[in-house]
Amino acid sequence: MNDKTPRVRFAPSPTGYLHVGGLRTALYNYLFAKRNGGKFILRIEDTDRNRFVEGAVENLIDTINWVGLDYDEGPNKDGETGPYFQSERLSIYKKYADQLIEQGDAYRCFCTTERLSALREEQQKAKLPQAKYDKHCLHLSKDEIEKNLSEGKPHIVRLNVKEGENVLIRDIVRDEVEFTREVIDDQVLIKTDGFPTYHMANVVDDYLMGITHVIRGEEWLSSTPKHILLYNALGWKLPQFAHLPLLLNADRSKLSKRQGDVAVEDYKAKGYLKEALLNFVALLGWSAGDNEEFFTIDYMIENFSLERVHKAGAIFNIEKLDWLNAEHLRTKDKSLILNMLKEELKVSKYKDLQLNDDFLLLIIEAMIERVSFVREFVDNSPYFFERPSTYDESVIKKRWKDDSVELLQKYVEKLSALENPIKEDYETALKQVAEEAECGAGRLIHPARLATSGVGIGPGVYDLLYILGKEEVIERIIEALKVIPEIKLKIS
RNA sequence: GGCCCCUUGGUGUAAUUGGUUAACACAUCGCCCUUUCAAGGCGAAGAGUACGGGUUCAACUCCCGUAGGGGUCACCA
Repeated sequence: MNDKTPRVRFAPSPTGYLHVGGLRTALYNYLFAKRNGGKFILRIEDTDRNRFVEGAVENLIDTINWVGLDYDEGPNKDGETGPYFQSERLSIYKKYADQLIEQGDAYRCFCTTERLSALREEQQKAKLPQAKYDKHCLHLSKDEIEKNLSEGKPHIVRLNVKEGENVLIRDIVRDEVEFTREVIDDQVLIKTDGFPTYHMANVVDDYLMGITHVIRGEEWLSSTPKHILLYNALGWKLPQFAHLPLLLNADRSKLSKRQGDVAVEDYKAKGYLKEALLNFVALLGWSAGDNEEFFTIDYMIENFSLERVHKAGAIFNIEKLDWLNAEHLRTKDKSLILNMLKEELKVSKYKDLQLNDDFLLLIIEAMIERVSFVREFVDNSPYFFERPSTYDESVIKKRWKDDSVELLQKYVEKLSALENPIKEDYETALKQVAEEAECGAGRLIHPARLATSGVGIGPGVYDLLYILGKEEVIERIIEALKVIPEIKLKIS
């Protein structure tokens, strides 16, 4: 382990899905590692067996793979510092806990949860500024401890916070933050079941894995003093800390499930590109300082620095994400979009249609500049894949005139005479009809769109007609001519 | 409540280690364009930097206070 090589880690606990806030933490760690030629490690913090969720780890790893944050060491990628599941490192934590007890920096505590909650209640009633463990078990005699142990009394191990000078956190994002020792509780290090708490496992693993920079969410800032005390007690050099601002709901509370989607997989399912998600989440708390907001992953790697990370929390505002998605979509290769479109179609009601690539490519060509999601190709433009079953009444009201039937009939005649029309032919023919009728092209364009698509919005009409093809266009118009006039009559 | 963090338009970010008419983007609104539009172009409105005091020739940038918001106070991470 070279001192010069930064080593960072993303250490999620497998709760069932990857939170977008976690995604950002992972991304910043990843960017920092890549920018500085370091290693990015994934460690699974599964020390709470009560919260075990079936399939959570797999899901987490799948999601990280999907967004493409390749880790150098972690599950399925052995480095020299594994295992990377904390549940597999129990003996390691025990060893250091024993050492701490030996040194007097930790002690066994046999207090029952009943006594603990009673104590807390008491302290609350007494209006003590803060509830803290009363160090009752620190003063147990050697004999008492031996007796308890031989009786097999369940116990935990606590950190022994002694009096002393203030604990100073040097943080890359927040500079210096100081805590007095009175404020630090005798934190539980090892639980009754022998599993370590976050604080213990985190410090031990970060040290053993050679972590040089601890980059994590701000919610950890107030427990960092405990971690520093642990490093000191074990005689270990402190890593650099960087506490990231939180992601917030629109009301500025911590981003939560209740107010929208927080799982990365939700955004994936909605059709967001990973590039857009990463870009968006990166922007929530960081910028390169050059007013640029469209980021590729390479741009981010090249420009990332923890010094430019913001201090204040950022509201997770979907509108900007949608815009970014559209922007990223447009930089995608057409063949990539074709594949995405095919995937979307597979899970749509059009899955049984035999659609060839050339046809889909034409649709992509016509739509790519005006949508934010590939999904919109399917969801918002069914007319590419099926004949209209209804016609938008508000469009009929506004665009269907007395001469629409006649004009469309003439247009059909003109089209029938054409052989293998190209896009321009649809336009020329339409303009000819308009000219002969001495009216504007719009008089024909709107009814033509309505008749062939059923709606009033979509790609350029000529694109639409060309994509549908001559036979289909004629049949759709003839069908529409039978239906629309009746509707018009009914609604006027 | 204790401790800690934060505070630039509605939102996300800028603002040469004090000197700008406080910039950009999203969203909003308007106009233009293709007689569609969700795209594009142009433009408008929107903050005087939470508030109040200092320091300074000069403060969004430094200091103090106040307010508001947030985080944390578990045998959860």
